[in-house]
Order: sequence, then structure tokens, then C-alpha cells
Amino acid sequence: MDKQAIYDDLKRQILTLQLEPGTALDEASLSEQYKISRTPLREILRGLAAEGCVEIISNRGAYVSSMEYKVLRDFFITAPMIYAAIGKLAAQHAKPEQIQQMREIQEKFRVAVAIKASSDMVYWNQCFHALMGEMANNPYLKPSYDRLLIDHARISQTFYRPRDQEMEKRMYSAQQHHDEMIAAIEAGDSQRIVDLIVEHWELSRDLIEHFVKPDPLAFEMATANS
Amino acid sequence: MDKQAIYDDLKRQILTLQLEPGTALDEASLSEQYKISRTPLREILRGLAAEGCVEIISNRGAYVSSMEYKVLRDFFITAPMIYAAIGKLAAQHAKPEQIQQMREIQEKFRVAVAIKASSDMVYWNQCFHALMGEMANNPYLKPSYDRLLIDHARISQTFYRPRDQEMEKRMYSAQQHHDEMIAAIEAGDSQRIVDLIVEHWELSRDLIEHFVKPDPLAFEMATANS
DNA sequence: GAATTTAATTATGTATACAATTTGTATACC
DNA sequence: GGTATACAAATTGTATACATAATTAAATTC
Repeated sequence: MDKQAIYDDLKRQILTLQLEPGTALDEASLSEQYKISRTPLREILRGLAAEGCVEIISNRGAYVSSMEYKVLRDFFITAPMIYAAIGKLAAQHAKPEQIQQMREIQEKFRVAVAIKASSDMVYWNQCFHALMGEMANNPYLKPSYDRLLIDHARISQTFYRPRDQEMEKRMYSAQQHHDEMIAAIEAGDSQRIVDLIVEHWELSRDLIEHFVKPDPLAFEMATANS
Repeated sequence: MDKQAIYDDLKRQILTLQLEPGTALDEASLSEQYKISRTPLREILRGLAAEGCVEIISNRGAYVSSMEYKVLRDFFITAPMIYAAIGKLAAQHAKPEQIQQMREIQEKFRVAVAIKASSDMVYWNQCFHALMGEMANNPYLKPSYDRLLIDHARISQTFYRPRDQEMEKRMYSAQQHHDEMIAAIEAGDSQRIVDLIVEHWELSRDLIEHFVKPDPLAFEMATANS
């Protein structure tokens, strides 16, 4: 396992919540686990920290970055704006080989949805949106976009319930959005992709708000008899 | 000089173009120069790379990140959007002690403008806007904002001409904008600050466009006789 | 004489050893 | 019994030595 592979492995574990927020990442044990010395491992941890996966406290080590309530608020404010901007640029600048690559990723995502492999769904969905970031090809937006994607994956996982029927519908919608996005990007239709991204975003928003905000109907029912 | 100080020193040199884009940053010479070993110096370089000051090519070392024409285009597309968003959030979330700190920085900027110390002007202007980023307190926008500020400083320097009268007026306007921004932030007036930021941005845009785009008037004059 | 291959040099990447800081524990003291 | 201080263990930070990859120069071959 080379350095990049270890980096990706750790990132994937963080995104899929196999490593939970707040988990301490001990240099000694990780370097032993991955059979490399502490020096390159430290570089990996610092790389992940720069991306926002990991928080490093001076003289006190690395931790999987936390997911507090405040973060959720910031996430909701920021994500739609950045996602729309990235989508628009992606439609304008996508290269044919990238569109092809996106189709391949989408196929793997489709399979993951079909067999209900939730960890794979998160992973391939992540790849899909990360590639859209590549297409946009804007070095100034990329760092924020990547940061958002990391927490988007983790937040979604938090509120995902594998055996819910609603949830299945959602995943199917997401998959359809992806297909339409590919079409819009191929057509260079930047208005269409912005609309799709807004729709796609609302899927995530509804899922999360459902848990964060009190359910209005449930509230009415609970107070009706009092 | 401790690690953070070395980090800041290198960053400052990059922002003020004392280290020009493309300059190779040799690990051995830098570690000797700063009297630390290569290990922590490598961490510094990788930290700067994560911020976008430095580009690291695998097995081929670190270089001060380049400033190509394409970057300028991306910069123009992205900066107004992010700047406006950050300003709005800053007005909403600024803490009193931050506003006080901002006044102190603005005072140093004022002095730098008065004595025409261009390197100091760049530095304190940078501090002013970086602090606005802190005020906004949004972890998702911050990485892109910081990335923009780095290149904003470098681009401005590139087109700055110390003895131009126009330039003096510009700096004075910038200074006034800063004062008004502080007032708007203190008042929590997020609409006002967005307007100010647009105005402030146009200062930079005009300066740069003047050099990048062909001057429309000059174009008319050149073609009038043909 | 030009081009390709090979050796030497130089720089980056990794491993290990040592230093410094922090945290947990035990003991003394109030 | 509770608090404070001192000591011990563990973990991070730094330095140095070694391995590996890239560049340059030299040498050999066509």
C-alpha cells in the first residue's frame, strides 16, 4: 500500500463514518498498521487536515474532524451557492474524456444503489461530485467545494436509514438527477445544470431538515389532544 | 524563529513577490537558512501548498505557485462572489474584539499608505481582509477565500506602480472603503457591506483590467484613422 | 559528430533515534 | 478526604542518517 493509497483509505474511512468524528488518530499505531514510518504518515495526516477531514491540535495529535451543530448551519448556508457555481462552470468547461469518466462512475453508483450497498453509494456519489469539481477547473472554488463534499458525505450518512422506503425513492431520484446532469453537461447547458443541482440539493436538505427541525405534522398530532 | 514564524515569513515573501512565482524552494538551503532540520521545513512547505502559495511536484520539489493568464480569468469570475458572501457573513457574526483588532490593522494600513511603503500596504491590506474572513467564521468558505486573497495580493502588486498619481487615489479610496466597512460591520449592516465590497472590488478590477484588456478608448483612437 | 546509454551527482522521500511537551498517577501536605 | 506537587509514561516534534528517484555529465557506440 503506497502513500496515496493510505491517504485514500483513511479519507474513505472518514467519509463513510467508519472513523467517527472525534476519533483520535495515533501516529504510532497508524504507522504500524499501514507498515510505514511516522514521517510519511504525519504528512498524510497533515494533508487530510488541510482538506478538512482531520483536525490537528499542536502537541496533542490528530483527530477526525468533528461535526457540530454549528457546522450544519454553515453547511446549509454555503453548499447551495458553491454547488451551483461549480455546476455552471462544469457545464462550461467539461472535457469529453471527463464526461466519459463520469458515465463510468455513474454506472458504479447505479449498481451500488441497486444492491443497496450504502457505503459504496456514498463513495461513488462522492466520486461523481468530485469529478464535477474537476470539470469546473477553478482553483479558487475547489478547496471550498471539496470541503463541502467531505461533510456532505458524512452528514448524509448520519441521516441515512438503509431500510426506509422513502430513502430508496430518494436514492433513485439522486441517480436520475445524475443522469440528467451528465446530459446537461454534455450539452453545455449551464442553466439546466444549475436547476438540476438545486433540485438535487433539495433532496439532501429535506432529508437532513426532517431530522434537525421538528416535524410540523408530528408536532400538530402531539399537541392536538392536549 | 519558530516554525510558525518561518511559515509566516515565507508566506509574506510569496505575497509580496519577493519570492517570484515559479521560484524553486529547495529544502536543503531553506532548512539551513532558517536553522531547522528538513523534517519541519517539509511540513511548512506542505502547509503552504495546501493554502495554494506553493506547488509541490512529486519527487521534484516545491515551487512558488505560478500566476498564469488562466488563473487571472478564474480569479475574476470567483472573487466577487466569495468576497460578497464573506462580507455578508462578517457583518452578521463579527465579535467586538475582532472589530477592535480590525481598527488596529486599519491604522497600520493607513500609515503604510501615508508613507507609501508598498510592501507594508500589501501586508496590512492582506491582514485586514484575512480578518474579515475570520469574522465570517465559515469553515466552508474560508479555504477558497484565503486562496483568493493570496493571489489578490500578488496580482495587485504586479500591476502596482508606486509613483502613479492614479494609484495614490486608488489607495486612498481603498483606505476609505476599509473605514466604511468597519462601520458597516459594527452596525451589522450586511447589505451595506456587500455594496462596499463591490465598490472595493471594482477598484482592483479596474486596475487589473486596464492592463489585461486592451484599453477601449485607446482602441477607438487607434482605429479612428484607419 | 550526434545520439543513446550509463555513471555520478543532487535532491526528494523514508526510517529511526532523540528531544520536548503533555497527560496520567502516585505521594505528600493541608 | 481533597488538593497540590513531583515523578513517570506516553505521545508529538525535530534531527540525522539512509534509500530512492531525477537530473546532469560523461563516455561509448553508431
